[in-house]
Amino acid sequence: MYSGNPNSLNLKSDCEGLAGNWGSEAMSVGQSLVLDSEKGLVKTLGETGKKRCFSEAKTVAALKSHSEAERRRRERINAHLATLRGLVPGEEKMDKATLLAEVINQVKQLKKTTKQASEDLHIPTDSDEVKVELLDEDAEGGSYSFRAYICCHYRPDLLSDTRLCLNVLPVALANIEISTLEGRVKIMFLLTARRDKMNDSTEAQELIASSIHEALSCVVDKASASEELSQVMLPSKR
Amino acid sequence: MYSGNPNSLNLKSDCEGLAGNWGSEAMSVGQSLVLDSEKGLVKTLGETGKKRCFSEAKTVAALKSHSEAERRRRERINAHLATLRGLVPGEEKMDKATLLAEVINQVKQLKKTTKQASEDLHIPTDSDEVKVELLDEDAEGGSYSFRAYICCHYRPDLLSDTRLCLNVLPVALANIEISTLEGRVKIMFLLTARRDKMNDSTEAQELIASSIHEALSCVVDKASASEELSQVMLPSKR
DNA sequence: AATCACACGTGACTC
DNA sequence: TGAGTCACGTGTGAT
Repeated sequence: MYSGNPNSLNLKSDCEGLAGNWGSEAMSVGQSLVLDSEKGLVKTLGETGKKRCFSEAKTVAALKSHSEAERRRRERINAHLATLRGLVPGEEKMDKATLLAEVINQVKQLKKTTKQASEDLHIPTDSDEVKVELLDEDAEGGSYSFRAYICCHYRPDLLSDTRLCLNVLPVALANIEISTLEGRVKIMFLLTARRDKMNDSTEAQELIASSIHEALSCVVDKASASEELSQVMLPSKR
Repeated sequence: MYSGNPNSLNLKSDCEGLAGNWGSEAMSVGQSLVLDSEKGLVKTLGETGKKRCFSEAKTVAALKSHSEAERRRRERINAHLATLRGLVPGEEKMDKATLLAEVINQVKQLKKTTKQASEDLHIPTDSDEVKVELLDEDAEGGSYSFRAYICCHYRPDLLSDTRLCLNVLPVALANIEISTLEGRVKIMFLLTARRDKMNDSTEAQELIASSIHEALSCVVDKASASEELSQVMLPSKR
């Protein structure tokens, strides 16, 4: 806890009012500022010590309200900082700068995650889509992964057609997610490929990605009007 | 741009060193601090003006390095603040406090969204689950929604059983999402109910929610070893 | 002893 | 002009 005395003021108590800009080269006369530790104000005026300082009280009041305003501002900022401390995973004790850096990472990570999740499975769109991307997030182990999805009208042999096409590629199906809405279907595939000396290059990975894209496009382009699944799961209005 | 003179120093140039804590009630002698506007230092010592100030240069250097360190700290913090300004949606010009408040909202919102999305469809878990919740987010129109999901082993008649159960309830199936992994399946339902004088009460909504839960639990509890879908989509290792 | 991090009061600037 | 924001230098406790 800070132990300073918040009621002590550093006062500019000369009679020049607020016009004096000490600290800059404009002040050439022997002005001096006196800091009073207690209740009385000690004045050391440069030359005219006898002049009536009528605006002294005004200056004191202005300075006081100023410092109080600044104090409130700091309190507001620190309150927000404290709230952020509670929102980031780390410990309670954290540098202000480190905390902000942590918040930045958190926001970036969350944004990436939500963006990913929103296109992950969402509802199917009205237009046919095929997308394939290399997942770089877990570039550790002996394999790498692709995330792909297609969006098209549902037809009964869509799934088996898709499997057929993917079987000819050197990838394994790790996970699949299906979402349907009003006769349309969106299927997300998580595909993994073993990393070895033959394919551990950017070119090889991009080749596989484009192969996946081509295979899936092939499936999507085979249009069909069948809506068997949607008939089962999404009957007409009751 | 700040136009103050960064080279002006407020120096405590009496020979008491750094021990004096002016501003607190501990200082009772007539000490005073003098601010020098230019290069020379003006000393107004309380009582011993003749004492040699041998450590003056040291003090100046220490103070200088101190202020420089503080300056670096401020720059670090402000750099992070600037980064955050680029991450929040609002305009570039923003109060420091307002910016932090905005960041807090952003983080909270993103956290809620990702939490929702992660339990939305994710991969199926190893244990059977049934969950139903009332969606309060869009409490506007003439209807309200439930989000429900089940997680269990897949069996061929799981979907039709589920539809059968839900059909007896006064809800419409707005969307369904299915994800499968290794023979297990997770199905998410978005269910809507018309809002009318009969059910526009918390009790009625909770009654519907518990009815949905019971119906889905009934389906999940009907265990089966069949894995037809996973045989189609997730063959054994190639 | 030297460094770090924080809170404070203050001058400049803006509305 | 008065209220608010910012950067700065400084006092102070902790490490």
